[in-house]
Order: sequence, then structure tokens, then C-alpha cells
Amino acid sequence: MTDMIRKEDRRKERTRQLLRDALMELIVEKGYEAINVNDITERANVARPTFYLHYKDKQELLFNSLREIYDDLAAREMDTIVAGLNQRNLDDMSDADFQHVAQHAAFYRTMLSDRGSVAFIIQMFRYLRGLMQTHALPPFQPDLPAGVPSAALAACMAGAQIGLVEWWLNENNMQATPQEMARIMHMFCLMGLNWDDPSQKVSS
Amino acid sequence: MTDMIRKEDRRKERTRQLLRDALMELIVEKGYEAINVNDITERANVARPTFYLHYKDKQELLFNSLREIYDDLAAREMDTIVAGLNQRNLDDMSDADFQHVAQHAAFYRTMLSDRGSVAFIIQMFRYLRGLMQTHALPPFQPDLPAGVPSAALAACMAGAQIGLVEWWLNENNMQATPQEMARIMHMFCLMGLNWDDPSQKVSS
Amino acid sequence: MTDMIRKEDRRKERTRQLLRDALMELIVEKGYEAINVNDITERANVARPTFYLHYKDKQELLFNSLREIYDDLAAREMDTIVAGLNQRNLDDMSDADFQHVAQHAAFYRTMLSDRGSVAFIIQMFRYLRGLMQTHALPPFQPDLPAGVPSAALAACMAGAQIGLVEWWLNENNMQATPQEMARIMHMFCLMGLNWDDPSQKVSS
Amino acid sequence: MTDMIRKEDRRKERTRQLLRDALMELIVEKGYEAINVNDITERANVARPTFYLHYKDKQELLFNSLREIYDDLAAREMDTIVAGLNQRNLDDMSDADFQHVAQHAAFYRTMLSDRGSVAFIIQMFRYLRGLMQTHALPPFQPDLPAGVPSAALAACMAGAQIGLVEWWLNENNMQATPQEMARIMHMFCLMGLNWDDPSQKVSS
DNA sequence: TCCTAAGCGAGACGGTACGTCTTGTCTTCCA
DNA sequence: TGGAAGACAAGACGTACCGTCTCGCTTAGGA
Repeated sequence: MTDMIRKEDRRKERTRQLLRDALMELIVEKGYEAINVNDITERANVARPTFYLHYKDKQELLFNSLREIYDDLAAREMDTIVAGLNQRNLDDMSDADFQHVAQHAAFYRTMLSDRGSVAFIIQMFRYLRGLMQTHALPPFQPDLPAGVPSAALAACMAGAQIGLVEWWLNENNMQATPQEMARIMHMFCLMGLNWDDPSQKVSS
Repeated sequence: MTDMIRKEDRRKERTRQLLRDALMELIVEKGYEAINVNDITERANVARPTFYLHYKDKQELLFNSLREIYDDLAAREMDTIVAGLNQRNLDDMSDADFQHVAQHAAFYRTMLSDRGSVAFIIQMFRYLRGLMQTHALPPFQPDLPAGVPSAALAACMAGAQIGLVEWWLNENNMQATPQEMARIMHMFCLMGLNWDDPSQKVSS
Repeated sequence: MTDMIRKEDRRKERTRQLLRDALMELIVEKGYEAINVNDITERANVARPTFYLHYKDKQELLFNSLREIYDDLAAREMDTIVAGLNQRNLDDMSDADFQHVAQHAAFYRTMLSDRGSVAFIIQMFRYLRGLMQTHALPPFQPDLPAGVPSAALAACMAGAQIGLVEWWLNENNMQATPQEMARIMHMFCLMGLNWDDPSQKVSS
Repeated sequence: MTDMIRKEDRRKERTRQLLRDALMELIVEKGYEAINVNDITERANVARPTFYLHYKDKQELLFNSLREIYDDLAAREMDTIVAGLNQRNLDDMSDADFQHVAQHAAFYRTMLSDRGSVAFIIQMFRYLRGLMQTHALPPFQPDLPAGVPSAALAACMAGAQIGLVEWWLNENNMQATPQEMARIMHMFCLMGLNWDDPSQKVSS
């Protein structure tokens, strides 16, 4: 019985994989907004009604597909953490992030342009904000003045990161390396625009 | 001659104003993405084909409508500049910006959510990036290390600003005042997360 | 295989039947020219875009619908031919024609008025002309003078028939019986206006 | 006063003439049904709203324009009547008619095709039916049997005439002369298909 | 000579219909 | 049972055309 179900599940999963792959290809080719369900099913060699057996709409498929990308990111960060002797910090994280973006450059370039998806961008803001608050802020928290919510600073960092990525992909055409980008991100978050203060210089 | 033309233009302008007002109302009510042309023309008491006499699509109307909002912003910034004895700097600018957002809170709350518009958000990134580079960065530029493009820092600042606004509107529910927000923005850009350094304290 | 296809075809055919019926009803009610696609689909309880799945436009639907009417006519003529011992002649044909018109009086009354369709009327001219040339003229052909194309006489007969029908429906209000009309048609074609010639009298 | 009005009327009349000419040109060029008011006013170098100052719609303009053509026809028939020593009969009339059609061949070719106008064709039927009843039938009337309405025969003749013209223009490509056509019409109405009867031969 | 009233050009607009596109649902059948 | 195939309802799209309106120019007669 279980085997029977599994066979079907595997078939189901295969169809979903085809749909996810099709979406990802199409996002790069024509932009997220311009895609419609028919495009996706055609590319996936799947009947259009079948799409609705698995996903409610294009956006549900998108967020479902993101799992794969995020799995890649999580693995990458896990690596840096392990390599960094388990101490996860702003520096390592950024490094992994920018490498991850470089890995999926075409995807992010589209999604962070006017051919992308609002829901994705907003999601990214919130996801990164949470990440920053959990992982990057704690070491700094004691020093923050009382009236300043740490979430606000996390929002700043998340925004800065996204702004930086958008610039990197769409203006800078990825001429800077992921490491350079991570360093800029790092420095900006550490000391804002005051790069001249020798006492603030980081060794990395 | 000019007078002759104006009569028709005034009529045209009136219709456009109706359309712009309708859009702005509807954005707040049901979100930008959910609006269709029929909604707009119905609200504006205008025939649907008339819409296309003036604007190519919903997005063109949106960007055209933004002019009004931006005029408000420009005026506001001009005020602060004048009040600030003509020295336009990061501090004043941010203050004006956050007041401007507060003024149009409902609009920005929607547009910076998943019911908003990608094109608008991306535009905002680029507009703010340009603004930052032109107006906020110059005083700091001499101190920047050679390898770091100033545009990247502008991108950080623009992103931080947007991230902050998104947080303020959608998480913080505008419990912080525009002044407090501007101060956070200011401090973050000046010295990142190192708020404890007494030498960096700003008097404002 | 054939059975599989038939299920879909049956559904399709049902929709088409609904559209045809709706058109026929509406022609009688408001005239052909005044009908628009929306009227038809509304009456047929079918979505407007569905119309275009089956027919290019109103006229294609009309000509497609005519098949049914013409099937009726063909059957009727077949009957008279059989009854007439297989000798199809002008007399029998006209009889069947006028009975057919009587059967679909409301339809023809509209279509042969200024609320009708040019294309239909012209089609009728040409169809009848062909019919006359094939079936009615041959017995008379040997006697025709050399310079007179038989097609011209067929055109005369076709025109006369249509003119007669138009008069019967719209002026005479069908007070004459189909048989009387057929006799007039018959006599006119046989001997024009010279009804007094006893040698030409027909027994029918 | 009268003179004042006339000047304006002349201007008005000029505009109307331009519109009529434009319509007539366009009918030949693209068919009556395909014409829209804009086409007409553009061709006439007149503003579109001006059209409605003079005519309710395309059809009113058409029927108004026909006056010119019919004036030509009336004149032509008057000529034949005068030439024929005042005895207007079927023969002369037909002759004039076919010459008239030849004169306006392009117009009639279009109007008696599926690019024409129902209203015009129906009008033609009725007009010719009246004409036939008034001018062509009387000499034959005494001989008609009681049960046969003379109007029915007029309808036959009118129809035959139209059928013949349609054939002449659209099938025969006007290879027959107007005189030949008139003779066919004449003969057909006089003795139907029995052209062999020597006693019926006409001298003309 | 100016005045003035009509015809008209120009263009915006409300409204109706068009033909198309996309979405989401349904049904029937096959593997 | 999952999926293919296709018909369909629903609704939005952008366009075409209609008929009406308003505005201001032109022009030709009468004051």
C-alpha cells in the first residue's frame, strides 16, 4: 500500500519538478510578471489544468520553487558556519549571501527588476530582516540606545543588503566579486559612511 | 493662441486628475495589483475607452500620478533646506523624507507591501540611490577607500531607507515619529551599528 | 477512438446548436442587422468568448445555421420529386419552395426586408440561379435563340422567385397560398405576361 | 433676406455634395458595408461632427445621394419616352434602365453584391415593383385571370430585372450590351421561357 | 467698417460592441 | 489515481466606431 502511494507521489513530484523548472527558466527568459500559467505548462510539457492540481496560482509555485534555492543558501551558510568554527556572524553570512546571489544571478537580476515580483521582494525584506535580527544584531545589542528598536536596525541592514544586490546586478553588472560586495556590506553595517576611522578597520 | 489651446487642455487635465485621484484612492482601498482599468474609470466617472486616450496602461497612470506626490516631497525638502540655512544634508533630507512618507502613509503602506507594484519599488530604489549619491555622499567621499564605488554606498543607504520605511509602516505601525525614524536612518548611515562610540554622537 | 472524440464533439455540437437557435430566434425578434454577438450568446446561455471558439462572426453563424433550413428544403423537394415520379420540374420545385418559405415565414420575412442581410439575399440569388439553370431550364434550352445565354434566363427566374416571395411575405401578408404562389411563378416563367393564350394554359 | 439664407444654404449644399461624392467614391472602392462615417468625412475633407449636422447616419446619406442617380435615370427615361413618341412601355423602360445601370456600373456592381446594402436592394425591389405595376402592366391587365393579383406579376418583373442586373454585372461582366439585356428582359416578361413561338416574336 | 450669426474644424467624451487573452473549473478518457 | 485533452464561464483587455458636446475660427451679410 505504502509502495503504491509512493509511486504516485513520485509521479506527482516529477510533475511539480517540471513545473518548478519551467518557472525558473521562464523567469530568466521573459520576467516573472510576463509569465502566465499557459507558458509554464507548455514549457513543462504538462496540461494546463494539471497545474491547478498542484498549485493555486503562479505565486504559490514561485514560493514553492524558492525552497530549492533557499536550500542551496542554507547549505552554503551551514558550510561557512562550520568552517568558521560555529560562530555565525555578519561577516560570514554576507559572504555566503553574495555567493548565493552570484550563483543565481540571472534569477535575482530579474526578480529585483521591474520584471520581477513584488511579493518576492517584500518577502525578501522580511526574511532578511528576521535573519539580521536573529543572527547579526545580538553582539551589538547591548550598545544600542534605549529608544531605538533593534528591529529598525535589522530593517536597515536588510534594506541595505537588498539595495546593494540590486545595484550589483543591475548597475554594476557584477564586476565586483562577491567578496568585495560582502566587505562593503560588512563595513557599511559596522560603521556607516565613516570608513576613515582607523580604530574601526576590520582585519578580514 | 495659447488661450485657445488651454480650454481643451483644461478639460483634458480635469479628466486626468479624476483618473489620478481614482487610482490613488483605489490603491489604498484594494491594493495596486488588484486594480483594473475598469475600476479606475468607474471610480473616476469616466468612460473606459477615455482612459486610453490619456494613458497607455495602469502603470503609466501610476507614474504620472507620482509626480504630484513627488512635487509634495520636493516642496517639503525645499522647505527644510531653506530652514536649514541652505545646507542640504543627510539629516535634513531624511527628516523631510519621513515626514513625506507619513503624509502619504496609506499609499506607501500598500505600495511597499505584496499588494504594491514592483516597478514602483524598483524605481524608488533607483531614485533614492541617485539622490543619495548626489546629495548625501559628497561630504564623505574623500575618506572612502579606493576600491569601494560610492554608488555601492548610495545603494546601501537607499536600501536602508526603504527597508526602514517598510518596517515603520508595516511592522511598527508608525508608532515611531518621523523624527525618530530620521534619526535612526541618520545614525545608521553615519556609523552603522556602533552607536556606543561617543565621538560619533551627533548633537541633532 | 471514434467514441472518445464523439463525447467532445457532442458537447461542441450542443453549444453550436444553442447558438444557431439563438440566432434564429433573434432574427425574427429584432432583425439580423440589429443583432450583436452579445445578444446571441446571452440568449444561448453561453459566454461571449465561447462564440468565437466556434464561429468567426455573426455571418458565419448565419450561413452555418442555414444548413438546417436548407436540409428541410432539400428533404421537401426530395419528397415532391419522389411523389412526382422522379421527374423534377419547375412546377414541383416551385411548389416545394413556397411551402418551404411558408414554413420559415418569419425568418424569410425578416431576411428579405431592410432588417435582413445583404449576403444572404445575394447568396439566395446565386443559389436559385444555379438551381434554375440546372433543373428548370434544360427542357426549354433547345428553343432558346443563340444570342441569349441561358444563365440570363436563370437569373430572371431566380429574381422573379425572390421578388415574388418578398411581395408575398411583406406586401401580401401571405394571403395567397403556397400553391397559388407556385402557380403564378410557374405561369410567369412559362409565358410571361401573356396569360390569355389558351394554348399555353397549364392543367395543374 | 432670401439672399442671405441662400448663401448659407449654398455652403451647406456644398458640404452635402462633398459628403455624397465621398460616399459614392467609397462605395465603389471598399463596399458600402465597410464604410464608416469617419471614412466619409475624411474623404470629403469635412469634420466628423459636421456629418451629423446634415445626415442622421450613413444610410440617410446613401438614400439622399441616390436622388442624383435617379435624376439621371428619370432624365434618361424621359428621353426615351419623348423619342418614343410619348408611349412609355416595357421595352423603352428596360432599355433606359439597363443603360442607366451601365452608366453607374461600378456602383450597382457593389450594391448588388455582398458588400452592398440590404436597405438599398429592398428599396429597389419595391421601387421597381411600383414602376412595373404603374407603367408596364396596364396593357396586359385585361387578360389576367381573376385570382392573380397584378402586383404579384409586377413583383415577378421587378425581381427578374434585379436578378438580371445582378447576373449581368457580377457574372457576365457586362459582356452583353444594355440593348441585349433589355431585349432578354423584354422577351422574358412577354413570354417567359417560350421563345420559340413565332407569333410572339417582337420586331424591335 | 464693424457686427453678428451661421457653418464649420477640432477635439474630448460617454457609450456600445468588438475580438482576444487569461484564469480557473469541469468532464471525459487513458495509462 | 494522476494526468491529458479540451470545452467552457467569467472577466479584463485594448480598439473601433458612434453620436454628442463644447469651443473658437471663419466668413459673408446687414447695420
